[in-house]
Amino acid sequence: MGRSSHITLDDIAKQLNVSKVTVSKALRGHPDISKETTLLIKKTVSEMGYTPNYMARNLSSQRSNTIGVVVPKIAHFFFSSLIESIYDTAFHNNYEIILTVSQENSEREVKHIESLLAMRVDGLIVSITQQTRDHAIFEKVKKQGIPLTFVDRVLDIPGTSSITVDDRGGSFMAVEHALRLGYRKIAHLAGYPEINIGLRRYRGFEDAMKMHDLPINPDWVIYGGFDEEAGYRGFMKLFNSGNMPEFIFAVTYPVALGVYAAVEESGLKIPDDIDIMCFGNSDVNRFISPSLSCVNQPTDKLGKAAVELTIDHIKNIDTFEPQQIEIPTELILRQTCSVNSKHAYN
Amino acid sequence: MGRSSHITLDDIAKQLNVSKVTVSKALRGHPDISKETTLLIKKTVSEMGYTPNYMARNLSSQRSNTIGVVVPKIAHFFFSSLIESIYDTAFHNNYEIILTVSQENSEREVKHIESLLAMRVDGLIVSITQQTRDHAIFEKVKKQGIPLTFVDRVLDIPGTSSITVDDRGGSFMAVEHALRLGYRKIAHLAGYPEINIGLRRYRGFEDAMKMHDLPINPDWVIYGGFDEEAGYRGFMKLFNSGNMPEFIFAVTYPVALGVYAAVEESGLKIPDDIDIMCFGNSDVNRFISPSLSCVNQPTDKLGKAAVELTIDHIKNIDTFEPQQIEIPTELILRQTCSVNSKHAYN
DNA sequence: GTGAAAGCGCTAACAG
DNA sequence: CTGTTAGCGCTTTCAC
Repeated sequence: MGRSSHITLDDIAKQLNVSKVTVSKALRGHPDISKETTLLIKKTVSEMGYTPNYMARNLSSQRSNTIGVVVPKIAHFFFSSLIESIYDTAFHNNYEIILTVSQENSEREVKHIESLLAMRVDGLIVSITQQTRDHAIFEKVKKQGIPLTFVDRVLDIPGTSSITVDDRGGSFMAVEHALRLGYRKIAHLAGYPEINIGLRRYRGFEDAMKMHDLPINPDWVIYGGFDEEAGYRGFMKLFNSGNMPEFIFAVTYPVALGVYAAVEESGLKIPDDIDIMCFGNSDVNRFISPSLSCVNQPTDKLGKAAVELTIDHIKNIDTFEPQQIEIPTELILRQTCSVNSKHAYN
Repeated sequence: MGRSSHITLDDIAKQLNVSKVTVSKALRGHPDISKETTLLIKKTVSEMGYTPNYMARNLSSQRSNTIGVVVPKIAHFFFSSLIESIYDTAFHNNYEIILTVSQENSEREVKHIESLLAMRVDGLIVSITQQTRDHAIFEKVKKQGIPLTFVDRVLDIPGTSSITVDDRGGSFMAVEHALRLGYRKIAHLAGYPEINIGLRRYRGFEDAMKMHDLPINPDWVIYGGFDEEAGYRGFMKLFNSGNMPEFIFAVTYPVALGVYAAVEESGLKIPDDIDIMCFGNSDVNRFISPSLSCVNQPTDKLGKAAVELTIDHIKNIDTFEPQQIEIPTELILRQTCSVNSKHAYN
């Protein structure tokens, strides 16, 4: 197979007439070894171009200094920012990240988690797919004693931690804002109710409506997914129903983008004919026209919390108490759903 | 440390009164083992919740079935799509991916590659940072005999493969199109010339200008980076110079988005006052207003080619001939730079 | 301060 | 078809 015979600890030990233990210790800065020896060893190591073998190291030490991550998607602003934050935090804590992508496919999710377990990651950070229903794999993770932290799309499993944004509160703020502007006919493109973010964002919508004593029109709560397609179809359904709302609260920004496309096709205008706001910021919300107001999720905090919590769990495996952390959201107001909208304060 | 004592091959071998070799072989579908035994073993394995230890497996077999990937960024449409494609292709070829993110920082890039080498990946796919100048680490990779494939942002290193899009041809097409519409005063926000995509896209721009016997105004070729910030500052520089072009060719879509923001601030209008087109599609190009025409890079083909080429190299380590593959681009025409633009055919 | 011995969990060669 | 014997390259006791 043309195996490239790597340089090993032994090679450099022989070169220096010391034992490989000495080299190993020196490389890890073990206090056993004298300064001069350590220096000499490090010099030789870099001269000979030695690269330690993590496989061997991990096998021997029974730990990997690695956190496995499973996300449903990455070509999506929320997830790519989240992942960037995860990598960043891990990097600063000297942990490696092994990222896998389930592509919203729960079978693939299971396979990836098995791989990660097989790689003997020290901990796991998971954001589940839209179709994940079966908990079995997560029970397996728990049984193997691997710290597990869910992010954003979470499952309620005892012994695991979770980091979520305050979906319900964020939704509430958004719909509240629309109501204060004077809108009464509010529709919600709601994703899927089985997914926790779908349910929780719906609840926030519901809270706001209740607080204003407004009934919820079931025809105006439309499920169908979290992507552009869902937004497009959702709006078309509203449009064709002959009973249009004044305002749409979209469960994600891709759903909102889908609505933009559909509205354009329908010949209507945002925000005059139909106003909109969504949950989730992205790099483009400010560049689309009209610029899109939204509920912002601080992905940097999410990622940081997820990694730090997982590391905490790893390092204090016997005493760690799982935590459910909720990160607050904030409203970002732009051209849609603003005081300049047609219905404002009427 | 509260180590979770995992179940090993031996455990299940003892349970079944066979040797661990038998179990190992059965699990890998080795033809040595009879069907019944294999079935029995697999049953026991899943009953006992055994997860093979890849560390041990890889150490022993001297291969990892893993490809290391280094990208400069992921919260960017081009890279996140590329990565998705890489994961997808690897998945279908039964390879694992270990992704690392250099954050456009070349020191971090080096560290990540060292980690990947230490993990004994079978091959490496790299898209370099904007500041990568030093080749040393890549020479090290070569020296260790690890197949190396560059994607998009490439380095010319003998013995390595590269997958790029036809930057020059794509740029040429874009600028050509603008010229055909009647534009003559063409500016180019050009990224950095040291980065190959910067240089190549500039060349395409140059080709088109030359073909139409138009001189290139050096004041209208502005370097400064590949992000929104660069686009914003680039446009402001043009705007404040008092000598505005009619058309801007932006080296990336974030640069174009930066221009959109700056144009809005300046009080001008796209495409009437200034028209624009960019290299690189994204999920938002069609949703911004006016929708943004661009040169599309087929990220799915890029990722697929990169992975397949790398695997090919891994499997035929002695005979493999490095390849430089160039993937063609296509023009996507939307509202900017269209026949409806002010200058069209005048 | 340094090193010898043992073993992490698995696979590869070879015997039976 | 099944098992025995040797490692893979490193870290971990525990002597010296």
